[in-house]
Amino acid sequence: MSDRFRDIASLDRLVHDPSRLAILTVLSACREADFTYLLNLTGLTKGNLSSHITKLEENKLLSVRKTYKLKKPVTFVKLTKQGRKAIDDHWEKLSLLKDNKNTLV
Amino acid sequence: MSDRFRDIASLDRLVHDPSRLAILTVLSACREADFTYLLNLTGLTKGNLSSHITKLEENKLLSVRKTYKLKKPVTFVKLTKQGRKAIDDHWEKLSLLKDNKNTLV
DNA sequence: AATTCCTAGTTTGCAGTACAAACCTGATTG
DNA sequence: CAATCAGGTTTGTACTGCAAACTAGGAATT
Repeated sequence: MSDRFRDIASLDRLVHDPSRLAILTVLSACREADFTYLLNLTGLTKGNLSSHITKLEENKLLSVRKTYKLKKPVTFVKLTKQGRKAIDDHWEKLSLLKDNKNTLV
Repeated sequence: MSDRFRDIASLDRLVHDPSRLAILTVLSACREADFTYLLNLTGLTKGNLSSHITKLEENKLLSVRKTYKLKKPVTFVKLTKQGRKAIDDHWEKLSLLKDNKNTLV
């Protein structure tokens, strides 16, 4: 028997959480993104986006680069190698779990 | 433009949470399941399983029937119609989101 | 018949988290 | 120079997920 349901129950909440899944998924489709862009695409509030970015950075799934553009602060964010693997693997895992979800035991 | 990233960010945590996703997915593959069976398949602790079941019941995604078998208490759990729709729709949504995840904007 | 153990759960306490509101900082505008 | 705006960060709170402790009844043990 496979442990498919245990696999579901043990999905990593750091990646699986809806807000962070959205952020990581945006980033997986582009080289890097700035704060405002992420804000628009994900629909999160600034506060939430900020804290999720911080959390993902602390866990080394993404890196942050702060700079200025036209005298305004801009925060660029991109996946680390580890982060790219995490999000790719996560979607892959979800896909496999979906395919098998109806097979009991 | 589609709101695919917003759709990810707004996934319902009641269903999306790993523990509950596992419980609901087991139940979607069988008519009903008892507590011990769910315990084995999901690998959750009794306390967590109990509180997740309570929460899902409060939200009408599943129904609980308590009875006795050989003088021992047995708790049977099954999806409500609403619960079945919720878990089916959730996996379907994840599947669609996965397919489109690389398409930006 | 008292004590311990097992099964089948529920309740409790705590630590962590997600969220929005409030706040901050520097540039721009009236 | 006061107000506003852009681009974020910090704070406060309410929730929640988890494991440990507890409950209840039957079975086995002494």
